[in-house]
This record gives sequence, structure tokens and C-alpha cells, in this order.
Amino acid sequence: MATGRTHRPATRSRGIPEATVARLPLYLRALTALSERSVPTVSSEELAAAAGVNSAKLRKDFSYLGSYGTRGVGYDVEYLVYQISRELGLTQDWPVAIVGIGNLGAALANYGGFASRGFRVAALIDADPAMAGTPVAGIAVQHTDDLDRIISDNGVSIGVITTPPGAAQQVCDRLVAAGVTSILNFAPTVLSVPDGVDVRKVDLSIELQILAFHEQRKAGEEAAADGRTAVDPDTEEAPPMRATPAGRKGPDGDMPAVMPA
Amino acid sequence: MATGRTHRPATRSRGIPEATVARLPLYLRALTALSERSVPTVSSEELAAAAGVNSAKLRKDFSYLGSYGTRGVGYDVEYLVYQISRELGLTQDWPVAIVGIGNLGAALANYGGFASRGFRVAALIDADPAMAGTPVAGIAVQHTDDLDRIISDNGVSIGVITTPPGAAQQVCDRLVAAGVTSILNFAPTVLSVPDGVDVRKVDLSIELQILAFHEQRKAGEEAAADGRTAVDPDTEEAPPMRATPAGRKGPDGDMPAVMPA
DNA sequence: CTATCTTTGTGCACGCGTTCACAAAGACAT
DNA sequence: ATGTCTTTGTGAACGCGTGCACAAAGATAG
Repeated sequence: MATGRTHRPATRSRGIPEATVARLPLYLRALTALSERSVPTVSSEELAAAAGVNSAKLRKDFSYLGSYGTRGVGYDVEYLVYQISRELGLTQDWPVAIVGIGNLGAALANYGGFASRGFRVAALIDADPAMAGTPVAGIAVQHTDDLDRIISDNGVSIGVITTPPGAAQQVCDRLVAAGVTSILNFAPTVLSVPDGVDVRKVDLSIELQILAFHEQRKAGEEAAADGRTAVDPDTEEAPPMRATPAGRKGPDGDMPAVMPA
Repeated sequence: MATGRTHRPATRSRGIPEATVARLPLYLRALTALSERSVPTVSSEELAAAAGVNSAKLRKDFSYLGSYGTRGVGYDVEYLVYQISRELGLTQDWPVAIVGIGNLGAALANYGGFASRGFRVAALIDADPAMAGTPVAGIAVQHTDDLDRIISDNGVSIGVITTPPGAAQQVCDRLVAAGVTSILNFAPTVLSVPDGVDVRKVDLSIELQILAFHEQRKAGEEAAADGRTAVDPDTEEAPPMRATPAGRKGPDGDMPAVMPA
């Protein structure tokens, strides 16, 4: 830039769209790969392809961070890596606590991708007294009773919940009370938290159900296109009408057969 | 290639918005809980609260499925459970194959929430010959060489990828070639697939980075509100200017120090 | 049957995010 | 210096999703 404009356009900094924030890690990953291959610069077109997004979208996203590109050339890889890292807050250390060391919790503790970007598994917490002291991924599991102290002592502000659904809200409350203000929830439960606390949820079951919806739709369309009997759910109707006013579902649990008058 | 076609107006079927589809599993979960408590009917207000959404949004979502409520009363729980299950395609069996039986893959195989809704782990596949035959979650792991046959024999149309990032695209290609049309990707990679194949990604690292962004922002605002030195990233500037035109990042891997003229 | 009360279903307006399309900016060659 | 060529940065239009607010529908009571 001619005038070396490194200053924010006033209130612009607070206005990074959420959708853009969600894509920054994607760009960062692609840029890191380029960096490792010692590629000095990339065009928006190339980077967009690597990140799997539209190039116009990418340019607009970067424009929110400031103008870090050079027209006619592209973006400097190393510089962008730094800028995005800084914007995402990855230049600092983020101690993370995982609560609920079952199959999933243990897998996450062992997951390499975790530590790779400034996130450090600072503590593993479980409600089972028998697990206390057991090392998982090289870290001794601690008991829930000490949750408060553990969070405080380690300065944890990001908590990961991998408990059974029944315990999630309670654990969440305790984490928040202890000072955690960001939560990544793997339990299939809707967590309620006070203002100022961010919750992001990862739900395998929901993802699969969304895929199933599209899968079913594809199957229906395909059958229709083949001239065969459509399997389209809207055509297939024949829903279960009322059985008995007090009818309950069977022990199976998922195939009801009741409907109001 | 990725340019794809433009003649796909998002959701084409009976016009159920994608955002609505993503919420249906949420409603279903809340409804199932009510069903287990033998609650006969719910109002949109109650159900919305249980699902953590706005009641108007919920009503509008349901309106896309048809009018299944009764004014002045609410919705019949059992009936709604069935309607949503049917719409999502959960009344049928979905055999799922998990490829990459490491920490995460094994955890998923053991995850109970998987089988709970019509999804059945039909096969576990791994590239390590030493794992072949080893039972995980009661299922013998099979070798990647037989991927094609395994998918076909079990009629798998949904695949879950939990391999290291380097192998993900290759595994994806093989799954698609074998007939899989829906993929749930846990590997931190952008998968490219032909039209007609749906991919959903679950990325722990990205979720954490998004949380870190907001966490950093909160910390900055709080500091500013306290009248102390702001930690606002845009104020903190002092970016790394050019080092040497050929300067590369250190072995550490994340703190570059280069910038173009 | 009429009146009142509850709750659904939806028309409408608004805001966010995406995409197009192009002018401006800079590199590079002559 | 001038011209050409490449690529960024962004104004503007568009479409989707959200939430308000209310009329219509039905239950319920008298």
C-alpha cells in the first residue's frame, strides 16, 4: 500500500461476520499447507479452490481483516497465516479441559489435531472415582469434585463436554461457575448458559440424520426418474392414524401409532 | 470442476429449507424425551423451549411438513415423532461404514447414539493389515482392500471417514466409486466429490478456533471496559514486517515473520 | 348456539450472507 | 513513461432465513 495503511477503519474491527469467522480456520489450514510447500504467494482463485469456497467470497472475507493482498500478484502466504492466526487468537495459548473421559473424551484427548494450533489439553475430568489418577494420553484424569479448582488453577476458559447427555447441563453449569466462557459440547443435549458464554455443539447423530434426509430424497428422485414407483415420502403417506386415545408407543421406542381426533 | 452446476436451487424436493432440515433432528430429540415421559401434547412454545429455538421458527418449520398441529391445543407428540422420523428417513435402516479405525473411529463405533436412530454400524474398515480381524465394538475390522465389496455387500450408502487427513480424499474417492452417496467427514481436509454426493464435515479444530476467536474478543472488550490496556488484536498490531525475501518460518511451524514490500 | 380463550399457521419486513461484475491498483514489459 | 495484463477490493442486487404480529381455527364453557 502506498500509504502503508495498517489502521482499522474505525468500528470495522468488531464487525467481522460470523460466517467469515467460521471460514478463517479453513483458509488458515490451506495456507499452512502452502507454507509447508514453501509457496510464497497465492491468488484468491487458487486459495479459494484449496479451501473449497468461492473466490469472491474469499476476497470479501479477507477484506474484513484489512487489505493484505497485492493486486496483480495475490496474497503473501506467510503474512496471511500470521494475520489470520492473530485474528483467531491462535498466537496465544489456550488451555482446554475435557470433561467426561469415556470413549469419545479419551479419543479427543489423544487427538493430535487438538494441540496443533495453540490448544493444549490442560486437564481431563471424570465423575468416576475409579478413573481418578489413570493416565489418558499422558495426562492423569482428575475427579469432578475438584473441577472448580482445576479450572481456576489452569486458567481454563474453554471447556469440552463429552459426558453422557444426562450429566451435560450440570457439568456445564459447574464449568461456567468456575469461569469457563466457551464450551464445545459433544453431548446430545441443548445446553442453557448465561449471556456472555459461547456454546458450539458437535452432534454426530444430527449430522447423520441430515445426511439420511438427503439420501432418502435422492433415492426417491432416482426411483422416480427411472419410471419406477416413487419412494418419495410425501407420496408414500399412509400415516398411522389414531389407535386408542391413550395409546402409547411400544417398548421398541421409535414407531408410534397415535394421532389426535 | 468444483464449479458445479447452478441449476440446483438448494433444496428442490417439496421445498423444505436446509435450515429447517438441520433443526428437525433437534425437535425429534425433544419430542422423544416427551414421549418417554408419556406427555400427550405440546405447544409450540414448550417444544421450542425444549429444543432451544424460537417458537415462531418452530411453527414455520413444521408448516413445511404440513399442518400437524391443533389450534388451541398444540401438537400430538407421538404423531409428530412419527412424521419427523419419516421425513428424515429414519423409519428405514441405514447401514453405515466407518473407515479409519483409530482413536476416533473406534470411539464412534462404540458410541451408543449412533445405533439409536436407525443407523447401524455395518462395517469397520482400516488400512492397517494388523487390525484386520480385530473386533472393535463387537465388529471385526476389515481391510481397505475389500472396501468395494464391503460397501456393495452391505448396501452402505453412508460412509464415515475418520482416517488421517492424508488418506481422506483417496478413501472418499473409493467410497464414492463403490456407491456411497453421503459422507460424514471427520478428517481435517476439504473433500472434493462429484455432483450428487453429499458431504458434511465435523472438525474439532475449526470449532475450537471459532471459540478462540470469540474468547479473544471477549477478553479484549472486558479489558477495555475495565479501563485497562486493551488487548484488542487490532490495536495490538505490531505485525511482522518483511524479514528477508526468502525468509521461511521456523521449524516450529506457526509463527511466520514475512511480509511483502 | 354463542362467546371467549388458546394456540396455530403465515404474510410481511428486515438483516445477513452470497454472488456478480467491474473499476482501481499494481506488476511487468517495452 | 506508457501501455498492457493480472488480480484485488467492493458496490449493488439477490435470495434465504428469522422474527413479529395477527387473523383464522378450533377447544371449551355457559
